[in-house]
Amino acid sequence: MPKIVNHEERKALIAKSTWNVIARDGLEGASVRSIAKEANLSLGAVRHYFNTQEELLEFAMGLVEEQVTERIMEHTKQPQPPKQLVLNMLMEFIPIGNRTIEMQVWLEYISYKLRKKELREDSVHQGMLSMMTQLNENGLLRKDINMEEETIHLHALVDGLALHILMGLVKLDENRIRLLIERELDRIFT
Amino acid sequence: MPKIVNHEERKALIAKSTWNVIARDGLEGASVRSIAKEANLSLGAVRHYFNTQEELLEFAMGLVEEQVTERIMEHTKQPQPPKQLVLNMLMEFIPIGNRTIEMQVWLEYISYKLRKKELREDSVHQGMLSMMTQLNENGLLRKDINMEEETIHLHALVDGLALHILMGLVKLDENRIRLLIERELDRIFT
DNA sequence: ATTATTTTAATACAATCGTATTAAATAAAA
DNA sequence: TTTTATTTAATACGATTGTATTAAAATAAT
Repeated sequence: MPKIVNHEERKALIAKSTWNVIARDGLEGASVRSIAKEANLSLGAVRHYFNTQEELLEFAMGLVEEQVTERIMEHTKQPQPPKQLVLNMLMEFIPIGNRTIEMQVWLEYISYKLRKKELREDSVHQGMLSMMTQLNENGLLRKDINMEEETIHLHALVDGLALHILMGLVKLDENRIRLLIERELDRIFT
Repeated sequence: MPKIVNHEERKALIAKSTWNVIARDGLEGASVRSIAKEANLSLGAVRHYFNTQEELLEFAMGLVEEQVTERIMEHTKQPQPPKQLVLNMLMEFIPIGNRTIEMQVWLEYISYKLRKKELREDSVHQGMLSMMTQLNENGLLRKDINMEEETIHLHALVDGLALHILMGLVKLDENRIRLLIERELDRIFT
């Protein structure tokens, strides 16, 4: 008999307001009050959905990983040559347009989990490993390469590129970045 | 006629205490009070050397870049084959041992400057560019490579590796990391 | 229309924050 | 020893913080 409010949607809305606050004022500026203001909600309203600030921040930051993963998986629904598929998936890491805020929050997330010492696993890296394994099992990769090394190499390159683009060091347009990564894929694909 | 206290040394000591606080509690935990406590100084003492919290934080975070640059330049004093020199310099980016804290602070620094929109230049990347140019002028690089692309590629790889090592995703020991980067250098050296 | 339950709003509280002020302590120079 | 500039310590102020409490408002089911 309550006022009908979709719980999950509302939580996501608050989370995305949290992203904006974090991107603007950092984690130290992400007070419950400032987040409520950004979301156009009262302090009590926000607290109704999240019992503590920590719970809110972890939900908001965790949602980034979830959203990125989901977006990457979308590509598998569209039939395309394996190399193009991989390339399209990897391009999802590159912060362009809206995704800039996403990566800013992700950076804060890394720092946050690092000092909480809760950073031993990473679903994205796991996904990268299983993707490479699958490519290998399908005979799409060269036989003379060290799988572990190449996975590390590829992931490092993509994340490093993403970081430098975010920092504004690299001014290449989307297409040249694509070529840069494709060249790396050519090194390991048959 | 004052009590003799080396101003620069004292500021550096406070800065390094700031690093510890940032690595432990993040930028949001880096209050003037907590920094003073970490440095075994009074609140007033810290404020004597830094007029505002912002000034202190920027000094502390900026010192990281300074220190890394200095350490990298040390290698040029020791005569060694060009490729080995470059490799040794690049390895200074990899967070091993004490350098973990350094990179944690650097990450916060990136986020900080990013939201202050003061991140258009980076002395490290500039150094990378000039290093590559110099190698090329000495005829040590292959003629058929795109200099700009290779510089971006190499820097992204090293920083990506550094980030993933910090995150605990990559468990390779120092030697294997060295080999990974060396292999990349072999691709562009004559 | 009444009831039941969720959501919002208002207010309060103790703790901590950055900053400012002022006096005390310190130690080199006179 | 006295003088003097530097450094430290103590304290205070207003603002903001996370959290808690409580009552009001809103609305779907009865």
